[in-house]
Amino acid sequence: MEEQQFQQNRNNSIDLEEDLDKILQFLAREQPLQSCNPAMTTIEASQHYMMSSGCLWSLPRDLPPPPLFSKSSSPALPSSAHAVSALRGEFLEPIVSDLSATSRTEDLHQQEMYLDYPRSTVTFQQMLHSAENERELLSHFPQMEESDHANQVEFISASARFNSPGISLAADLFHRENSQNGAGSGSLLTSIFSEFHPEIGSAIVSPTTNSSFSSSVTDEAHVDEECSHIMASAGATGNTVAVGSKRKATAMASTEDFTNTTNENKSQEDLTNTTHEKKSKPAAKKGKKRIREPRYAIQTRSDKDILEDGYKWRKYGQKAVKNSPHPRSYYRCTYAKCLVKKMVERSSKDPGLVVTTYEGVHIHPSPAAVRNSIDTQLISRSMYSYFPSPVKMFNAPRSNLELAAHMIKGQQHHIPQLDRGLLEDILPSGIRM
DNA sequence: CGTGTTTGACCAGCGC
DNA sequence: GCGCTGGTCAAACACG
Repeated sequence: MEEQQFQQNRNNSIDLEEDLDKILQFLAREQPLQSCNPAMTTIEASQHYMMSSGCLWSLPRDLPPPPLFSKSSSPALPSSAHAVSALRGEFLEPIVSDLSATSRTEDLHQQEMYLDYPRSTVTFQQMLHSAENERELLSHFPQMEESDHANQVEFISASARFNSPGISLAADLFHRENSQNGAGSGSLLTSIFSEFHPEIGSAIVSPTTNSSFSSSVTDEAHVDEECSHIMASAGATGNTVAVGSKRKATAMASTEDFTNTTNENKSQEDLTNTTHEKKSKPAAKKGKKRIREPRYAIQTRSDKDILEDGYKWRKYGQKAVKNSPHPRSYYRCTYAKCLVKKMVERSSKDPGLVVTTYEGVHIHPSPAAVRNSIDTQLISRSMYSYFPSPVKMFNAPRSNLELAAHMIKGQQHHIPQLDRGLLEDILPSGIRM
């Protein structure tokens, strides 16, 4: 029974083992990624590609994010969106259930980007029995095959509303599309490793950059007011929500701080400052204007206040939030010298929503990722081992999307074994058949 | 005893 | 300058 469904699902999805290379080439051609974190494990990398190529979270360090998921933008990359949905269907949907998120992110250029990211509530089980829903869904989007990106946005959104997996449908679309296009020439992996590991990557594929970013993304995309409010308050003492030219100016400083000196310098500073004399801080610190790390919020629906995101946190404060019955909790990463912080609070308007605001960049892989990497290495030739076995490079930038992936991954308790027993591993015991 | 949480005090930034 | 507010500190406490 399970084996049957497993096969059925496989048939309805991209076979990553066979197709991933093609997919990545496809994505590289369509939407080259400018950043990738070499500290990622293979799993993280997979999710990175999956999510970033969906342009939901991709925040390249050196380039503004492409204007995807903005209805005002010219139709762009519908095919990669399909491909990504396919990947997402393969990687995430079986794992994630009942997770909806309206996500707001900011790139290092401080251009705000609001993303309506209604994670579908599709479970793996539902995905297996969704043909009817898909047909119904399709009937509402007769133009889906016209490569209209706005349609894709609507489609995914509607997928959630219909409680139907547009994901596997998108996989089919991608299959058709990809079979027509054939494999591309650029390898995303090659370019990535050329950048971070020249000894691995050979020829650098110079991808064309998408420079058509429009700052009007915010206006067009759906903005969750609550999240916006929280982010605004979160950045009240920093620059993160500044608008206009001032934002531009401060963005550069922020970027520099972020990429170069942040962690070590600040940790030293913190160590010396916090040992004694809380009341009279050293003049050096007093005179310095605090530079905030970039922040970004992830909004999820959950009963639990604390969502597992793969890292260990220590709570260091809690404050009552103005006009909200729910307090805000402050957490700090417990890893030595890692200065990443996060704030967690519930939406005042919708108590079911948990808004987690992250600040900073981890200087270490997540404990969960380390654990997973052990499993990863054991799964030869599985889709998780497509990428070279976990490559670590500390201090590499960690993307926002990766944290989102972590958060989503947190819904699973352990790494699924792909080679066999997929269902047993990825389905919560409650919905197994 | 080590680790993590609670909680009141304190500080810095901002707006008026 | 002053008050408000978000953010942080660190002693006290809880827990395994």
